[in-house]
Amino acid sequence: MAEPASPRRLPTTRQGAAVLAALRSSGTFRSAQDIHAELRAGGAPVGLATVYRHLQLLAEHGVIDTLQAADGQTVYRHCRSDDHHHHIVCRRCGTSEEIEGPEVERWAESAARRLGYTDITHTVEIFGLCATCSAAGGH
Amino acid sequence: MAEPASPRRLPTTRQGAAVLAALRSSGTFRSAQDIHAELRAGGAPVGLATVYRHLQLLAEHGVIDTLQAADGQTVYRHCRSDDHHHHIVCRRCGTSEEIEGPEVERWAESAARRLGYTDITHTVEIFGLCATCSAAGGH
DNA sequence: CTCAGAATGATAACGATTCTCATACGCAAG
DNA sequence: CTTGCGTATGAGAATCGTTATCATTCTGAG
Repeated sequence: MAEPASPRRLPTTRQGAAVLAALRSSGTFRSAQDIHAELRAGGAPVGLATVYRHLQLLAEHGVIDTLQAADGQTVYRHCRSDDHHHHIVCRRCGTSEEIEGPEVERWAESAARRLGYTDITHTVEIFGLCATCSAAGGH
Repeated sequence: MAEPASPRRLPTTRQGAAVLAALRSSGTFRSAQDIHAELRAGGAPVGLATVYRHLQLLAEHGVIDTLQAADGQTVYRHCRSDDHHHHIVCRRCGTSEEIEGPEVERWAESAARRLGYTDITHTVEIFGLCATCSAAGGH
C-alpha cells in the first residue's frame, strides 16, 4: 500500500488514451479487432497486442464491461454507470442500453443460496432488435 | 415444412449415439474437446469434426443446451427439462443445476419492450461454488 | 447385392487471442 | 541537457478452439 493519491489509474500513454477514447465515443459493444481497425484508420496507429492489453487492463479496473458475443468474440463497452448492471443489446446493429434489475439480483442470490452455492456471480444479457432495426424490417 | 412424422430426430449412427450418451451420463457442462477425448479413451473413437457436428445438431434440435465458458470455449449439457430454463454452474468443478425463474423472464420481457426492443431472447447464468467445493475451501 | 446419398474423420484452414522479445519511450537523477 | 533504467510498444510467431474440405466408408432402399 503505497498509493496515496491514485484512486484510479487511467492510461498515461497515447495508445492507452486512444483505446479508451474509442470506446467512450461509441456507446456500443465493440470487439478488439474492431477498435484496432478504427485506430489504424484514424491515423493513430496502435498495435493489436497493445489494444488487447489495454482492454484487459480497463476491464480489470472496472472501467469497461465485457461480454461474449454469440460467435465467441469478446466485446467491450465503456459504461456510464459504475454500479452493477446489465445490458440489452441489439443483435443487428450492436447498440446497447444499460439496465438495472434489483429483483433479478435478489432472485439469483436466493436461488443460488438455496442450492448451497456460495461466492455467487451472474451474467444476464438480453438480446433483441432495437426500435430502429425492427422498424427497418429486421429479420 | 415437410416433416409429417418426425417429431425429433435422434442420431442413428454409432458416433451420434456416443456423443449424446457421453453428455447424458455426465450432467455437467462439457466442452467438445473434452467429449472427444473421453470417447477416444473409451474405445469408441470418434473424429473431432464429428463430435462438433453432432453437438451442433443436438443444440439446434433443442436436445442440449450450450453456453460460453469464461475462457470463450463453448460448453454443452444435456438437460432434463425441455422447457426454457437457466443454470447455476460451479466454477470449480463444473457441476450444474437447472433452475427456472418466471419472474426473470417477465422482467427481461418488459424491460426490453419498454425500450422498444422486439424479438427478445436472453441469457442468464449464475456462477458460484457448489456446496461441496465451498466446503473443500474453494479459493 | 447394388447404388446413391449421407456420415465420417484426417487434415488443412481460420480467426481470435496471447506470447515473445527487440526496440522506443518517459522520466527522474545527475 | 544528458544518462540510465524500467515500462510500454508492436510486429510477428505461437496457441487454441472451431469450421471447412474432401476422399473414403457406411447405410438403407429397392
